[in-house]
Amino acid sequence: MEKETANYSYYFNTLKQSPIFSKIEDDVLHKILRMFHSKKYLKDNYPFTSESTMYNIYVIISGRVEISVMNFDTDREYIIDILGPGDIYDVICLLDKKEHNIIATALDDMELLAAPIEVAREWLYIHPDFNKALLPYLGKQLRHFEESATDLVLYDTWTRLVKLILRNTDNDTGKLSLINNLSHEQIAKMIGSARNVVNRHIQDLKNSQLLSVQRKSLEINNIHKLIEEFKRRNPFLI
Amino acid sequence: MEKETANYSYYFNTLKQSPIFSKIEDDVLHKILRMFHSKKYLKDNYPFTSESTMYNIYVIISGRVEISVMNFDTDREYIIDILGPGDIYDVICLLDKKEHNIIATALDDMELLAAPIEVAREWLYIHPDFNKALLPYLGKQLRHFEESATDLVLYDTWTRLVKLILRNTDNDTGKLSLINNLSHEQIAKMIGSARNVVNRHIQDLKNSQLLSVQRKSLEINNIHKLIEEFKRRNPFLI
DNA sequence: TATCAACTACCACTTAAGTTGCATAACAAT
DNA sequence: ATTGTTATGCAACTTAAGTGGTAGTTGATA
Repeated sequence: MEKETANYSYYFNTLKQSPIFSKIEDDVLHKILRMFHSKKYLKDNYPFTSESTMYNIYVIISGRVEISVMNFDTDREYIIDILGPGDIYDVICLLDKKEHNIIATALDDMELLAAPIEVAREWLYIHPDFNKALLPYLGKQLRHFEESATDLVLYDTWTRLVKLILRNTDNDTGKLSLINNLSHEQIAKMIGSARNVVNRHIQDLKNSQLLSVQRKSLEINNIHKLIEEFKRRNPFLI
Repeated sequence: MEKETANYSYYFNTLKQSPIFSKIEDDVLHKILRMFHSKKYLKDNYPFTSESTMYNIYVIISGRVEISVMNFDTDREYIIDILGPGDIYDVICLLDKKEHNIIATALDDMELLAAPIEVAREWLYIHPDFNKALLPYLGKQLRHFEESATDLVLYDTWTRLVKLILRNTDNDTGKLSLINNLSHEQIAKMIGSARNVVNRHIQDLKNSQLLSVQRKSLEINNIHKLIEEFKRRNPFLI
């Protein structure tokens, strides 16, 4: 991307807000940004695929992407992650050269940056800043997937649902962040459950006045009471 | 560790076999190895803990460790990984400084090397070889945990069990490698199921002459027939 | 070689959670 | 406004898989 491009400074500033790029020196970040070009996708489109992530790395500027995997025998789907502004994809393909079987769907209209993955692999060695910034992100991803697997084995659907809600509640605003504007079906696919089960639990939470429910949106009424109920069900879980 | 230590060259050669350390130049590897000291643990002991992995990094020389997480409300346990010679622990704690709640149990008598984790963090920057070698290992870990979570959501217990068996069958010898000498209970905890369920499936596989079963050991009779049965149950899964 | 603990096989039983179906409600598009 | 589409609520039903118990085996160890 040329520095003269209309949105260049917009992209630059967005990256400066991102946890991955924020700590990179400006001159290095300029070098990195110059290798990207921008793309736009409308909601419900597929901004990248199992194939494209073999050859390109993407940085999300605005909007969210749902990353999911399918079992085509049972039509079951599992949403493994929802990425938002500042996130990189696919970090796994950056580290090795195998295919990664996923389906990426835009949850909103979105804008992203793409660069050849081979170029990004070089950054790891020629820009120590980039390398240094990426490592904690890898740690975060590792913890995320380990926790997902752990939760599926150790906790029931109610607990997984409430964990999801609590984890995505913005401490400042009290609103749900990344998982807002999702249907019960999508929420079910995130916690490895079924639409109906999620609906049952949400009704229960509504009836106990812990949640306010509107179409495609949840709001916690009283976070302390919700946590209390959570602890009542899982006393040993901190 | 001093170069003159009795087992120094044994450790050095073991590291040279490991996927992580094998591609590191000898002189760098010597520098790294000098920061380690060796420890021995008997089967069923705890070679490291949630606390100790905050301050030390470990490399396994011989024997296996089972890494698990507990739900103390239900007494359910999930074995998230089994590590063997050449593996590093804890890679997550190397990348960030949060605690990692796990229980590590020696499955065999074992020998390992320990070094201060802060020192290992420096290697990432002062030894590009180490950094370069670690990245694919992180990719492997990421894929491992993502696959674990995915399998739990998308596939039933039979499929998860057979995937575990197939994944751990040595292509050369046809024998099970890391998961050998485990009880049904441990196998159940690895696939997020119950001892009884695993037993049922193993009996079925034995009765269809796909497996030979002995106390704490499984052997595949005919891998082609097993894969055939696997495909019959999961036609779309490659 | 006797004792004990751990592992395995095989029951019968329970249940959380998945499945199906449909009616109503909300929203989106024209 | 009308129509079509998607989301939600709710109830009846099914089932995979978990629970609990017991008896028999095996292997370790005293």
